[in-house]
Amino acid sequence: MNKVRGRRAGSPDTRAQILEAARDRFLSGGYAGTSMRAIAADAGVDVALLSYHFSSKQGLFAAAMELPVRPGELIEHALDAPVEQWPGRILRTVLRVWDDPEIGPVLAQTVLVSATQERGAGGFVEFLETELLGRIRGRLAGRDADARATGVLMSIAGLLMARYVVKVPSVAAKSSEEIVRIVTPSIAIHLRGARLRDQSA
Amino acid sequence: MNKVRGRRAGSPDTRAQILEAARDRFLSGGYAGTSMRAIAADAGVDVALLSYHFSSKQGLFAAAMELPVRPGELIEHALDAPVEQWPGRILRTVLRVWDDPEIGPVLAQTVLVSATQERGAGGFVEFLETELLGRIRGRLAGRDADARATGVLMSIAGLLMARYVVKVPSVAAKSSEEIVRIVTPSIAIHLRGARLRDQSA
DNA sequence: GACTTTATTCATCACCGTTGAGTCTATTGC
DNA sequence: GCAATAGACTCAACGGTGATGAATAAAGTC
Repeated sequence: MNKVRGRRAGSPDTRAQILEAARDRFLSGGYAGTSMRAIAADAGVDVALLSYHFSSKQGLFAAAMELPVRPGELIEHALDAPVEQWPGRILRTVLRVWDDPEIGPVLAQTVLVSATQERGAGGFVEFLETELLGRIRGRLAGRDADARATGVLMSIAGLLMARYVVKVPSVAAKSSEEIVRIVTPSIAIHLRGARLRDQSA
Repeated sequence: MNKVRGRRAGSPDTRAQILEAARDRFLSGGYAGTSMRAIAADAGVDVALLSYHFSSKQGLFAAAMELPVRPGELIEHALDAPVEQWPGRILRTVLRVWDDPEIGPVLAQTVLVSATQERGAGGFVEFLETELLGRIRGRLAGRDADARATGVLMSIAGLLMARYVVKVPSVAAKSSEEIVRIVTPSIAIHLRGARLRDQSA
């Protein structure tokens, strides 16, 4: 802890140090389980500085959990193929991202915080509704597009929930290829016979 | 607030009043969002009394959220039928329970708390693993029993997650019969051609 | 009716997130 | 190259949190 008041000499990136400490703490201890004072101590900084830079604990959490990927774009890319390939492509994309030790835990924590606080940081609900469900529904043609998309959404949500958030042991223990094998039919059955909407519009 | 110290005259069921106040607060404000002091105030009681009766906030939460149903038994009953009927029976059971305004919100809160604290109150993980997955797997015969059961589990988990925990609008808005129609195939496909284990053992 | 057990309050603890005031350094304008 | 300003940082304090131990009063037991 620097005992001297006022701005520090040199231009040390204190902000980055705080973010790093926050990340570690939030990932290992959860949101409620980590105190700003603990983060501040790790970063060698006064607590008040965290509020100064990020204005609140929520703000700090959001900043520390910022993702190196745009999930919406990944989904978009996975859907750039014939419907028949969607299940495999979606699943492999999702698993690759969530199994990444740099990303998966961050997403899992974000989901929890987002579900816990009614107006969640990051808005996981909005992601599911807009980025995932909306995109799938938007590409499908026909009366049953909504039902199909909803089915796909729930299949993916179940995988994520069981494997990464609640961490059911027998699901978390399986290899990603085994998961692909198991979940593929759940998704595929909703897309059977589906036709894509005309893209020329 | 009773100002006089010591045991109260008569034998008022203060414990029950506390539980009622706790239930209301926890359901409307979430776990982190409700303070023991608020509950105590609602119940017209000193905070310390909550710790006395339930030893901790977690203990109070667990006591207040105790369920009027044994989910394990319901699952058991749903599975007492030919495999072909499982999807419909499981889904209708699950939806009936979770759509009940007295039960669903309690379960949703419990899931969240259970996922947030590593050793969760009530142990939702254990429920999924033992009561649900274990029971299904136990009744199925054949090499792929484990994969089948896991597939069923994830389908149900996805439904619960999307509809009741994260509350994705387009999923939560649908009628329960519509949900049944959408999710049934996801579950059925994992059970297609499955055979039950010999029960005579 | 004395004694023990149970239910209750009060005072206090350490910790929490946030805020305002004060202090020092870096940057900008001349 | 110096003065003014803006930015980064600490300190002290606030009200709120869950928990605990001591004091007190009623209920239960013999």
